[in-house]
Amino acid sequence: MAAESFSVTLQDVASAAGVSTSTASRALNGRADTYRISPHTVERVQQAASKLGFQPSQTARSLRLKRSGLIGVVVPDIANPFFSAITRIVTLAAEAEQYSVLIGDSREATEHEERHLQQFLARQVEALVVCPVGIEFSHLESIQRSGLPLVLVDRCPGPSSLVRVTSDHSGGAAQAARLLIQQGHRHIGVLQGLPGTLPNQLRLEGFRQQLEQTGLSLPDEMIAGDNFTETSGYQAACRLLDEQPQLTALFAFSTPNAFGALRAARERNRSVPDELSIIAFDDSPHASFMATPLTTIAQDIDALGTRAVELIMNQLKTGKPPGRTKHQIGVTAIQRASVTKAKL
Amino acid sequence: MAAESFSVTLQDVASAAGVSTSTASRALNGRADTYRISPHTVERVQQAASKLGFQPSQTARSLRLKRSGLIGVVVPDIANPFFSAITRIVTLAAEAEQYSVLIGDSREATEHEERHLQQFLARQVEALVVCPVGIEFSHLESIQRSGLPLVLVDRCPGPSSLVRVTSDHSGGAAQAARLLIQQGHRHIGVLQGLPGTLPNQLRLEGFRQQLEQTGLSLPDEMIAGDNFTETSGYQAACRLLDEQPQLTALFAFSTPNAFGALRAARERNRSVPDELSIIAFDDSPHASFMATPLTTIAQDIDALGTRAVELIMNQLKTGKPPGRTKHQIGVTAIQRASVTKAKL
DNA sequence: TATGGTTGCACAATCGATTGTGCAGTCTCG
DNA sequence: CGAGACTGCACAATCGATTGTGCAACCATA
Repeated sequence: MAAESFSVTLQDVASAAGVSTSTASRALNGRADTYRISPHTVERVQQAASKLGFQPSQTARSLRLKRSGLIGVVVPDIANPFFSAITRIVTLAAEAEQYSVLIGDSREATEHEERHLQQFLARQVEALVVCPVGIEFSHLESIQRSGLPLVLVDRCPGPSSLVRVTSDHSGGAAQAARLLIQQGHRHIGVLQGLPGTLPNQLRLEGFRQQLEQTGLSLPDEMIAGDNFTETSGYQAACRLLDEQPQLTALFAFSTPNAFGALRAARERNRSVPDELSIIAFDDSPHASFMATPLTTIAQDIDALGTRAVELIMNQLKTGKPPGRTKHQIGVTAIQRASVTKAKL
Repeated sequence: MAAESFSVTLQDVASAAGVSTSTASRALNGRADTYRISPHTVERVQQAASKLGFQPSQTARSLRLKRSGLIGVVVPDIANPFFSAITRIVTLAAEAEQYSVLIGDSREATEHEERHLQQFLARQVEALVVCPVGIEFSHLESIQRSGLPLVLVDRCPGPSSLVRVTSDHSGGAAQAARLLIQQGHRHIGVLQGLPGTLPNQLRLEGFRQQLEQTGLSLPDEMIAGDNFTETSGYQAACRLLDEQPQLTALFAFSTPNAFGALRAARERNRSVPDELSIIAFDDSPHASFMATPLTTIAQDIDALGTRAVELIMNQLKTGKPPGRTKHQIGVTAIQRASVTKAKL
């Protein structure tokens, strides 16, 4: 029958139990033995506490203990299923360890990302999980140098001392290339995402290398698109379809990009996959219910999130940064219907 | 050139500037005028602060000011697009007003919901936005009574003094009924969500009433399902399709439910919509790319989130609870391909 | 009975920032 | 020249919890 837990202080509990705040504190924190508080007193204090509905002020505890019990999470867009899945994994793990989670949405802008991180630092977060916007990393490096546990997920720099978890973008792109080549495709267009980012670059390189190993090439005019959205995918696909008549397949760097391509193809009466094969990086739970179920290169979001959580929790427990900084998670090709043999 | 912002205290700044902490505090908080700090001193303090990279401890400020600058958000599942969309709207608005956001995932369990709320209260949050699990509300009522700004979204109790924002579930279900009836359907099954919750109940009632107004009825054996998941939708659809041969249409209470139904139908070679019409409550961005684009009753997530934010921010600014407690947002039917004329 | 060891708890400092009040020094004016 | 007003800042209390240390009261032992 907790009364208002609002503004019931340790002092109130102590008075109610007829003891000092120090005794009350120790009684409630299981320090009775080490500080020789009698069982009888402990009992009285606990009763008083529960009668008054005492909730210790985390604010005061944080100040005194220098432990905020807070973990910060910053992502470019919470509403994006990829990031909300990562967020969820981190959140559930944090809760299991009695941490609370601060969330920040950077709206794909490094500037906001930095602002959130500053805020979180001022709030004394004990660890940070960041899905960076992916252009600039210096602010993250200075945070890691300060000793605060920090793990990056997804769009990370290549060589770096930053602790980071990413999918095998290059390998995944190579898989996509092999899949298309096996089906006889020779003229393949790429619907890329945000050009400056590493995942984009790695996918591009992995794809190109695989093509070149097979004696094919990826000319610049076969690459279009400027970010991971449906709109970008649509516009890029329009350009490619209109300007490259010999094109028989598209590799979209995100499922939204692929949706855009689907729309563009539909408008042009190019049937998928009969006249145009499409493969997409990233999977979507809906991919299998689509008109032509998408063949995809799926990131293992669960593994990404779980690894990030492990790295963070380990640092939190041992106080030491992990030995390895770069953690790569494999991707898997999911063959559905959007890729078939090229018509010659 | 900020040095480690870690553990640079006001004290350090004050010493560096050769003043007391009180003066430093006032200089940095724009209280120079009211407390007669000379411009020269203010200048020195500010320089010292920026040279040291001073970041005031939010923890200490919170304790002293009794203003945590924190808003708590609790949802049943962050990875669910509906909730992540709401979360995003709230988060962006909070950031705009200089608040930070604590997020909690209740995993569809009132017990966890309560635990998070307790945690958040202990952290002195200044406001709460909760998408409740929807079975129990007493803990929420006691929070509202304590005067803390609280807004519920989605699964709310019917009559209640709780401030809440919900879609017009009953009206939406009635729309669904009219749509199906217009197409000649007479034997319609319902794939319901979590039975105890109000949205579920309201949809059921709205649907039933509309049927009855048309002289039809909704017998219990035409209702199946026990929550909003794909699995529940699948199993419920299996039962209905197997046991009710005269069935020509299904009303799914969620898009995952509808996906389950689609799977069940495919397994049974019942083509959608030719042999089975399906309409779903809730829309999905992917609905239009599906094999048979889903006809849906779409909630206006944006409006729900925005209204919630308005209500919270208003309470935060005026200190007064809103005049109206029940806020209802309209829904819109989106006709695509999954509903057609019933074959008699 | 004096000494020393326990037992059981209270006092007060502390975390870092904010704020009411007090106190020198300077200025003003009759 | 002295009283009062002003200027410019420091002192110390405060928010609520934790913790090192001190100190009575009690017990046992010689």
